[in-house]
Amino acid sequence: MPKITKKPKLTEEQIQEELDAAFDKANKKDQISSPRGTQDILPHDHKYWEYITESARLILRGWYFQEIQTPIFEEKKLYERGVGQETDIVQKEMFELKSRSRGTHYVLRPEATAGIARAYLEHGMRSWPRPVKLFTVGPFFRYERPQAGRFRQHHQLSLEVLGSAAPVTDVEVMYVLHLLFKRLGLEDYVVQVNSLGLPAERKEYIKLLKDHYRRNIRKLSREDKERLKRNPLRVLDSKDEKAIRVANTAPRLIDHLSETSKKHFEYVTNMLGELEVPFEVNPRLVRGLDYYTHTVFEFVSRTAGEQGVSFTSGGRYDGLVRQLGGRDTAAVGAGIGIERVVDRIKKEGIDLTLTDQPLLYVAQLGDRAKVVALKLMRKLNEAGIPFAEGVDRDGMQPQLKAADRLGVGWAAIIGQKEVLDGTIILRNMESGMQEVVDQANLVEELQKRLHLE
RNA sequence: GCGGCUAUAGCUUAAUGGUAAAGCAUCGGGUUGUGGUCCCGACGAUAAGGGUUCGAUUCCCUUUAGUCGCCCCA
Repeated sequence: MPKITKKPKLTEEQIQEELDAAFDKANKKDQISSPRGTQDILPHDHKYWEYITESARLILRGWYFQEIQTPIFEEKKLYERGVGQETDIVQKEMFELKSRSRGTHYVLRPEATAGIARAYLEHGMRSWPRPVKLFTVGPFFRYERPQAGRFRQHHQLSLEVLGSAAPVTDVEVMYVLHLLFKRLGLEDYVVQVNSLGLPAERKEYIKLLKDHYRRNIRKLSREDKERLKRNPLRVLDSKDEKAIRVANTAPRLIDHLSETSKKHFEYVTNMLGELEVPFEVNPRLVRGLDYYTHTVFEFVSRTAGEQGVSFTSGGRYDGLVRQLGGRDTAAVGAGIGIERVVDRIKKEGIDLTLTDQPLLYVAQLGDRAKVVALKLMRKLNEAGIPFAEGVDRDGMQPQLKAADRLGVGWAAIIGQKEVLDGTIILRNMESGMQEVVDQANLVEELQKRLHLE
């Protein structure tokens, strides 16, 4: 607070100033910012989003994936059943919404698969031509402290194929993703694959795994010992250096699968090879949830300094639909982390900053000219010519300055005289040459010049 | 939920226990309807709260936020 009393004889103006300052300060004190772990996607970045989602739509529609939208909140029960009530995810990492009458009841969706599986059941999609291939784009939420690549609100493009148990479907999903990333211009990545087999096989394997770790128990950190009890598979991808060494000598899940599961996995890896998808088997790639079966995969970066950073992950989840109360339904899915792909695109040096460049600046002088200018802008827009404009300004100089800063090639100038003549001045911003053309011919004249350029 | 680091204008940075500086960006002007260079001007900040001190943006504490990591990872 300003100390008004200290200074004698303030003029009213001064008092007003002091009050304004105090007001500003109070306002600043509780300045509103975006909620923790969320971010505004500014136009500059949004170009990358459009690039990704539009390319994806093009490819996915071509492969007859159909776009679907499910609500961004669902009944909490859906995830309790789908993900597992006792998991950390459900226990402490979801955004809960209080319903007025019944207390907490809804949650913001933490992932896409459960919602889509729910919709699959609710709308009887099992009677659609099989397999049912769907995709969705949108925000997902997790309640945790933000860190690199992990936000409270993030965005995914998620695809799911329901109703096919064939291993070739696993391959198809990875292949389409690979084609998409290639189309985006990404090169520096590899697909890591592994098989989790069937739950029963996994259970047997986990016994072996526990034995192995118990034999090496001294080498494990306290956290990993704890993990060994609660979530033994996850010890395999512990980041602790000693744990990694123990993991390297651990029995491999793929060596302890049934014959049919092994065949499934071999089929997948063979076919990935035939299709020239860059992949490697990572026996330490695991999932924390029970509904996964057979194939799991992640697209990870190979760029120096970011090796192993995953930007897309997926797998087969033959167990989920059943868990949600439906019949056994084989399914494969994957989620593309859009923020992470944007990051990859930038890191691989793909520059999109020049799209949306306006070709023309519309400058005007006077109210009559503003009307003419607005009508001309409508025509330009209909002709698909992107423009920038300064209808809100009055001087010529500021408008041309703006045109220059925007880097447009041409300016269209309309003043009093042109309004009376029905003409318009076309100025080439580089050479400074000007020509007078009829307003009626503006679009044609521009198209001529823009194409000649 | 836990821990490390950080916090000065829209952005990038400077400085000081004693009036907070600059570049970029934005807006305006440099005689009446014409940009780029140049010149002038305007706007604009010590995250919040408390403590130590004659005096704190600077030192200390708390909170908040950011960031990186742990747990977890859908």
